[in-house]
Amino acid sequence: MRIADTAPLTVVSADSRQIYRRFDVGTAKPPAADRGRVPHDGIDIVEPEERYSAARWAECARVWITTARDELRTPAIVGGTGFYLRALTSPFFEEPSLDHDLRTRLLAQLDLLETETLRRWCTALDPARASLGRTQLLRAVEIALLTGVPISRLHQEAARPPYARARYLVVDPGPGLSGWIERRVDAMLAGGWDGEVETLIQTVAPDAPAWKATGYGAVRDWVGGRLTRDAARTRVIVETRRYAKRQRTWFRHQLAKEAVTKVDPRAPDAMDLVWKWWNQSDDE
RNA sequence: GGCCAGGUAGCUCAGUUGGUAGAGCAGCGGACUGAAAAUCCGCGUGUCGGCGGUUCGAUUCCGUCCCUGGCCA
Repeated sequence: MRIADTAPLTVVSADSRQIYRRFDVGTAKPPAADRGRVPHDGIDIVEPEERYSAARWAECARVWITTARDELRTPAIVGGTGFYLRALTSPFFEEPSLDHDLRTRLLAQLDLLETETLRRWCTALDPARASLGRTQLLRAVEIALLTGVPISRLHQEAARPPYARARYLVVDPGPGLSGWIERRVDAMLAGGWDGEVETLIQTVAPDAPAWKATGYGAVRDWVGGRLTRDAARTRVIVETRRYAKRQRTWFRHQLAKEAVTKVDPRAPDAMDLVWKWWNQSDDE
């Protein structure tokens, strides 16, 4: 926001939960005041029941970015979904066209299988992917069955050129992270999270993807009387800590080291660092 | 003060017919090219409450002390 005071900016949110409408408090969407002052893209773009994807987001993001540039604004991509950032900077492989109905029917069938069964199938169809998680196994088996080609081969053969070289600013309070998270969760709890969830329970299907946002399950249990407020609070804190840990692992290993600048937001010179980073010629 | 039940990993607990112990959760590390705030994988030495005794050997049996909870005074 302070950068936006000195130069025209468009914020592009790279956040797989802020895309959902009406899930506001627990996803820590930027306050209305900020959104009124600076254009924000990538927030409130789909209904909570909708299944989105990193590739879809990346396509949209490319449009947002060119639009911003046409308006002589600098696009600043902000957010913690590393997978989305990757989909933007190095686009996924070119997916062969697939029969939509066949695909949904197949997925429904595959989803019935136990994870270990899926793993065995994947070992046969595409061994390179067999050690990954259920989501990845489903995708690998689906593509192998539908196209006859293992997805790991498509990754190589149907690869697309990189979209852009990016510089990253990773904001991490280091050992202070735990306290940081606690304060953030308490602020959300004080900010009407329970009221929001109460309304969402009435209006959003219980299995909607948006519910998978960290903490919403626990708050839902609290609102539904299955958990005390305090137990819910602890669970949200733990879940958030675990999520932050996965983010750290991702950023540590999946981003090109030379492109990363780390800042501790608590450091007295944090803002200086941010300025320095920002002014290094913008090719993001 | 008396009786009973406990005191084992950061937490909740299991176990050892005496040969120094193991789960879940937490924590830590890792993977992840169209669900990613998702989905998965790996990592367990801790005076087994303290001190004495019995024993080749005690976390395990005995004594005693301390602590916690319950009941009775």
